[in-house]
Amino acid sequence: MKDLKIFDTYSKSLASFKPISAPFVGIYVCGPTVYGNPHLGHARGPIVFDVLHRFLKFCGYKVRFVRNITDVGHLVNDGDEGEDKIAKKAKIEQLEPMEIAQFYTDSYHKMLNSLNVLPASIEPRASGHIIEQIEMIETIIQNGFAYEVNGSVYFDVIKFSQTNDYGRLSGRIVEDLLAGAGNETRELEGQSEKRSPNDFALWKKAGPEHIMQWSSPWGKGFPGWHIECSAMSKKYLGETFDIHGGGLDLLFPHHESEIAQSVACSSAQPARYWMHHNMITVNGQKMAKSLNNGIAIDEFFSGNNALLEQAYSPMTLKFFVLQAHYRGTLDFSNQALQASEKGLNRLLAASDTIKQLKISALSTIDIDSLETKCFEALADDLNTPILIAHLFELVTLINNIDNGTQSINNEDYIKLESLYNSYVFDLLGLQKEASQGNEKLEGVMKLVIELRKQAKESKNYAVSDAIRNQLAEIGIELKDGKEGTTFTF
RNA sequence: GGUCGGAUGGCCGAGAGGCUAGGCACGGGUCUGCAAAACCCUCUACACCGGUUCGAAUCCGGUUCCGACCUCCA
Repeated sequence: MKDLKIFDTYSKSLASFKPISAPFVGIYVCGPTVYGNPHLGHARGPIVFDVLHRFLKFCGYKVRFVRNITDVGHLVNDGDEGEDKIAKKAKIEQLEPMEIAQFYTDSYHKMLNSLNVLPASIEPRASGHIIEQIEMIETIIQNGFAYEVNGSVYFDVIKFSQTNDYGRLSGRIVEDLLAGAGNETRELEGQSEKRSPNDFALWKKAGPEHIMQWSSPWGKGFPGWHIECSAMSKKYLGETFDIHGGGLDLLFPHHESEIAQSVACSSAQPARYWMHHNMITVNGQKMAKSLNNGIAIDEFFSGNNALLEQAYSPMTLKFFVLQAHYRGTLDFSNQALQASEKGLNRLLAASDTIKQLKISALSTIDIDSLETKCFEALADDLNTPILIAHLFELVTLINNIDNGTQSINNEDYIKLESLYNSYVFDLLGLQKEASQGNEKLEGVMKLVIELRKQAKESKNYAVSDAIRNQLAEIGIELKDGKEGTTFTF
């Protein structure tokens, strides 16, 4: 078996994955800020890194997968004195901040469940790690890379960059950042307190209007934008761990700052490999809360959004995401979603066909080379679209065996079934949608189908067609197949 | 303004110096009382202009257009 290659954003190159201490692998992925309903864009990271998670397990690694929940700390950017995002929403809705965080954490989990994403090994909350964050800030101050002003603590970017290459991850040059060329769009709050405009907050002093605040050596306040990930990844994965993942939009300043904080604290690079997935776009533009073009996940399931022509199932969304490589942008459209829906149905229908295949004395197929191609597709920087292309070759093969164009022997049959199940269900994490019916309805439909069959057999097509048409009117479609009639909603 | 990335057939999307994915739609067929469904087969595209090369969608230069980051963001 060949090794896994992943594109490392830090070195900007394809790198062979070598764990720090095999068979253990530590992964940290930036999770959501729980102050809004998850939209399609929020689904991409979990889906992509879930395939990574599953693939590493498939390769025999023991994976600790950490995905945080940010329930504190990010600043609202509308000029009103840097109020905590969650606290801001709480005021509007007159709810406890933690109530909001809990509500949206739950809805995030619902999304993950519906998408059949494996649970994280640890899902730490920022609010539960204030002490760790404070300790880390203190160490950074002791090491001389941060300073306190009026109850706030800032990271000293200039000092840090004298001995470290701040900006390496995101391809930025400190001098350019300091020059701030052309970027005079907005005065950041607290700018006057900073020694340099690029210094970022590790700890912010809280005014009385801040609902979420904690005691610290510098007074009442709340943690800065980036420190939680540094503190929690260090706590659960160590000073240096294997893979850090997140969205491309977090590259700067979030991940750049994480590196700076970790290095300033421990003199160690936090992650060996950095992976960033690209954005989902709508009409070519990033789907983002601030652009108000996000389509909420539950709107996809209900079809209740002006941009949607119909409802789409969770697996359709997942398959849609997996049909594009994670490092490219993926443009949303109804046509594309509908294509994914039909393709997925064909892919999944093959699992039933496999069960009814006839075993022959000899095989006309080469299952081993297909297996190799599937593995190599994933090993090549998680190339799920190539994997899916190979799986569709497998589907055609299965169907051709079924219709007698090709044949398979017992040994190959076992391999084929295992190949299909491993890649479709275990690695991509697809699943068949639960049937919408219930036992009583199934019984009624069985009866109706039997009556129609009798009508057809006595050539009473007026009756059989009436049954079919009237069922169609209430949204139940009958399909006459070789093995009898089935129905779908 | 700075930095980075992208333009692929009707649509979505891989790939990548010669072997030219895959899905969906279209078309042809099998099946069927009819229809639908299902299944099979088919469909040769890489923004524009130059250059390098025996050969470029793929490399180089230029042009046009689009996007991302630089500010919270998956």
